[in-house]
Amino acid sequence: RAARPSVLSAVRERPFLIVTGETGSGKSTQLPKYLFEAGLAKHGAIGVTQPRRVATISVAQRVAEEMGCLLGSVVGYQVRFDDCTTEDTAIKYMTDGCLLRQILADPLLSKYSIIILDEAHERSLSTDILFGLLKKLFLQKKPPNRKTAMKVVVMSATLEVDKLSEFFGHCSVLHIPGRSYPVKEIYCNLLSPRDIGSSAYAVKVTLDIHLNEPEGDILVFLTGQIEIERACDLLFKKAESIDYRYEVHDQSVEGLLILPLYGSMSTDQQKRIFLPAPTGIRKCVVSTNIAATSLTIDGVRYVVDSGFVKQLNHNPRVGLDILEVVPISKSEARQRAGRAGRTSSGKSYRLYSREFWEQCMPDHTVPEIRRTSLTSVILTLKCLSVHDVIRFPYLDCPEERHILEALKELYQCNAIDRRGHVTRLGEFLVQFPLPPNLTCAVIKAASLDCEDLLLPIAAMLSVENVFIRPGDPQKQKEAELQHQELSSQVGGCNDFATLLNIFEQCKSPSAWCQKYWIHWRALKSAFSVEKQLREIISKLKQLPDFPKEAFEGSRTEILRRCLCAGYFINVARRSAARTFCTMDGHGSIVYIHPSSTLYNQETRLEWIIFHDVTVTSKIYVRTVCPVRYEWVKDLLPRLHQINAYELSSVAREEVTEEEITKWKHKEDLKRQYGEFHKKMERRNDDQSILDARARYLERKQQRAQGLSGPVKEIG
DNA sequence: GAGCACTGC
Repeated sequence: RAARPSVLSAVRERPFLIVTGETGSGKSTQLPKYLFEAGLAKHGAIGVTQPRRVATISVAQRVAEEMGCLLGSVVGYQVRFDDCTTEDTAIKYMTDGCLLRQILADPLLSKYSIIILDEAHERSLSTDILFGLLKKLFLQKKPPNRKTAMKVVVMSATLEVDKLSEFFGHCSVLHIPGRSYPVKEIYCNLLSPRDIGSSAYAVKVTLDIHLNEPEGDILVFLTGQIEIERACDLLFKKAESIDYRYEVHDQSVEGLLILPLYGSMSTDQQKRIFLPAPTGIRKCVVSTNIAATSLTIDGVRYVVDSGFVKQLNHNPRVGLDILEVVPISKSEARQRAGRAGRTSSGKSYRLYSREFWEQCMPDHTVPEIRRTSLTSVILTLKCLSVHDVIRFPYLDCPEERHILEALKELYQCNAIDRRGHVTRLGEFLVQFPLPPNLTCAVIKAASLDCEDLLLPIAAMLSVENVFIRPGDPQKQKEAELQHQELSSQVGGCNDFATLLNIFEQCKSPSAWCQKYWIHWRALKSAFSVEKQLREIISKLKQLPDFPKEAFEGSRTEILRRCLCAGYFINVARRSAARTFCTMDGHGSIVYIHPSSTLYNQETRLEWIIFHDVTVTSKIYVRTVCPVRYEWVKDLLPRLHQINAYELSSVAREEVTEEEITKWKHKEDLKRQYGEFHKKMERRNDDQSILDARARYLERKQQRAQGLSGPVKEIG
């Protein structure tokens, strides 16, 4: 409240303002209110973005309550599938991805007078793109249909503020002091380097806290479901054997309530962590990173931080995503520690040494824009007339080869032309909340008037895995048999068709889902996605230039041919008994994943297309479908027709055909001399896959050894 | 004969 006058004058004077403050300073709820009360929303709404849906809705609810109005009137929110706003909404909370969609429809954001980007320090992909777009929007002359110039406020935890301020033309920075409590940081003395971040060591430290520290709940951060469940089992066994009459120093703590927490748990199971523990019982939540930002648990006084996280990294050279266990950054460690200081002072136990902190942990997490495939993002930018996608004002530039790869893929699916301009198909593709290649298949189907085949598949592929895999081996077998049954009902040789079959058969959370071991929550969201996709496609089909084709063939053949239209980039040919070689220029050797219905049928196949790749003990392709050579042969040349550098030269600036020819000649020369370098680069990337594989095998071995590692006995 | 951290449109 004290900051109110300075916030108002800063926003009035300059186009950009940065506001920093720890969580709990109330900036998300209070600041938009101040701006509204000061009359700054007269010529357009105040839009506030958040990276997550749940946070968006709950902040909007709180502000509506505080202002004594109905949610959806003056204060409203918009997230995917849920628009709770009216014409009169003056303070509109929304997810950052939602605002990005709105920019596509209205590039000047003429409905808004102020845009507030909240949680900017999280550096979500959408927020990063919005940074650049809003900066560009300001640099343009004030458009005639805007009454006042756009104002932009960026709200962030205290983090890389100088960089952010410089990015927005050295704008002013206001700090709002928070009300969080001090958290003492404790580095653990390790018995051996293998202990760093291990579940076994986390269990030991947790029990030490439980037996020696005054009341207050414990939050343990581990990397994944398996690690969490193993730690919970061991904690339970150890905690059970404690004789509290002799062991506990603080008499008020008599037992330990152990609760696992990770994203794939059902919502009901997740809710348990919010219930307060019975008197005298200490709650201990063992969680993935989900508890670092997405879920807040009150009453935590002790954090146990493994120092690691599972991170999805994209490798553009081989075109693969690899899920890796990596050390967290220092700022992420501070974020985790902060979870102990929300209601009183707390302690954070770090399962690593000071030395590890200083030498192995980076200052900041690499932002998503530098770690992810950029195909959709680049298409969005191109559709917003950002032709030069390399020199777009990024707060952090993506690696050039990530951009090149994205351009190449967009060219391959005919979303952009040889000169890097968006095609009509590209304009269709950008409308969909799906990866462009999958959308190609959907559009192909719609042009044949049989989108009913592809929409459910597209929806199923964009939600979490619908197949349940229970931990118990007996049940696992049972589940596998049922999944096989679902596949053989539609011929047993096409994983995409199996997804369609599931979507069509199940319409309610009946016994059906239980019988077939299908995840109802995932299926339900697939229904919502399908509905949304259907709405988009029916709008597009009304356009006069939407493609129309005719084709005679069986249902399964049409389905497979539509899939080819999108997935010809992911085509592979059998090269040895059980291996396939991709045709995308990387020529990777891949295996069919054992979860596929085509696993063990490799010798009967020659050409296949697949949805995605996972690198674990081998390079596996998942969700597979056999195709005929005739269906892809006309499409294959497109994979090699163009050199990505050619597209990039176009990306840098507008060039003439003549210049392209010149450039191509240079490119030929470069290619001759570059062969050696390319080979080396290739080898390095192969090495990175081998490294990932070695790390995976090592982890697996550690897992197999179970908890035989050095666990110091308690008492 | 297999592993899936977390978001978002």
